[in-house]
Amino acid sequence: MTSLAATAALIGDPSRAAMLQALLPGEALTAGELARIAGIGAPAASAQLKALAEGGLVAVHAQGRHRWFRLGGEEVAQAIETLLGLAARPARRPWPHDEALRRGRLCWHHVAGRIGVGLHERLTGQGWLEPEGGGWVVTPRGEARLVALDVDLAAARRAPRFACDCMDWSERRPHLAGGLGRELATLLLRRKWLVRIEPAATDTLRRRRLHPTPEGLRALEAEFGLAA
Amino acid sequence: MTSLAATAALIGDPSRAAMLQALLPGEALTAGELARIAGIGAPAASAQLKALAEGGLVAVHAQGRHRWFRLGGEEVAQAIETLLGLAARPARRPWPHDEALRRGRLCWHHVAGRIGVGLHERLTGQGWLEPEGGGWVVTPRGEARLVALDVDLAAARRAPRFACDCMDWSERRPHLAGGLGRELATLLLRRKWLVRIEPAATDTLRRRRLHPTPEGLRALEAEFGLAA
DNA sequence: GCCACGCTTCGGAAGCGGCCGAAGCGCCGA
DNA sequence: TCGGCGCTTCGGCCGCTTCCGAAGCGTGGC
Repeated sequence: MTSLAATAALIGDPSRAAMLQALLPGEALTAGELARIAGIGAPAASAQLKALAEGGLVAVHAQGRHRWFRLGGEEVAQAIETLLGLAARPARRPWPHDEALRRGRLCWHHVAGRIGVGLHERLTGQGWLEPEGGGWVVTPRGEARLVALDVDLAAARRAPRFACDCMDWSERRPHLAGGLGRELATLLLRRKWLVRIEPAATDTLRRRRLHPTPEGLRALEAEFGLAA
Repeated sequence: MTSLAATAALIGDPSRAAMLQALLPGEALTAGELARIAGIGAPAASAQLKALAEGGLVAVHAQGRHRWFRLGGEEVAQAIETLLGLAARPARRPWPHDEALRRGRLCWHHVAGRIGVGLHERLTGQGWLEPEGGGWVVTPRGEARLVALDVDLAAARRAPRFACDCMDWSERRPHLAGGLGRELATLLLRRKWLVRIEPAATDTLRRRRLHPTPEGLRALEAEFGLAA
């Protein structure tokens, strides 16, 4: 009953790893052959093979003056295969995000995720906002709609930046940031069109998701033309 | 594209292994939590986590002054699970032998495996041999049968030991050794009741198996009462 | 009975890797 | 704006592991 670290360390040495890979097809090899494969001398190979045998990674059978080594079983081959798969992956992986987190979350007080980029797209595409100086300003039509929704535009204008883009790391498109983004998020949460979901037990990152309520889905479609 | 050894070595350190096991459920933990779990200081933990991240075994996400770490994906968890399974096994495993090798093989010129111990059982159980001085001698009835089979008893008697037991390492019961054992094997091969099978490509240990021919199966049953 | 061969054990040297303490950087709250 | 906090980098020490050469042991062949 050895530990995870001890077992992995057995595979983690270049010489031993070369031996194990040579044994992966299932055939037995002698200590001398394995030494040659690993590129080390007979004494070193003997010590390494002893360690592998004590760890159960290889099985040994003495026959005359030869000692035959083979993998310690199906599970050993499987473990090595799995590790080879890991080793072959591109090293750097993007932070994996679960589906609920992709749908909606808070990003520095504004709505991010699919809902956030959807809002951004509708607000700009329907002429509520127009670009100016790297950010956005509200059009007369947009102001009327936002005021009707009870968005506190005065509070939004007191922020350092009124409205600007924030690249969404899960959608790779921008969502709305700045004071307007914060006020929009505040509104959606106050009206309970979106609710915070506590991280579940099966959860990964301890971030709350933003989940649309049934009423919220209807409202988002009615007010912004945002499809579910 | 790192190597098998490098990947395994990442898991092979006790501190890193403790961190990975803590991350196994899938939840994200901060660098500080992982340091406490691994029982090391913050600097050491930082270095270890950096190595794990560069190897793709964990993913990192900075949030405020915390850094959240989680496993680098499904495959990583799978690899660790597999290694844990390996680690939980009893360390020493017996040399695994394939079925064909268990059935029949040559052991120092005599027949070993299930066929060998079966022969031993029939020869002694049917009164062809009787014990004497730690070995076996032929009974009159046995001698008649063996001579009828064309076994060269004179040659068998010229051997240092006429008939004795040899513990069979796959069956854990004795098969027949000594001069009689050798002569019996010679007979069975000469009559092609058993044939040598060359090791196949999928083979493990490079030993030839002994395989009964259809005719051999009938003869072994008829002459010795040996069931297939 | 001797030598050749395969493998192991022993002893010593070198290198790698992990750990800590001190210092530095960035984020957060007052 | 300042201090606390989490985390990182740097420098240095220590221990473990790996390797080789020399010698020893058992097997197999002459």
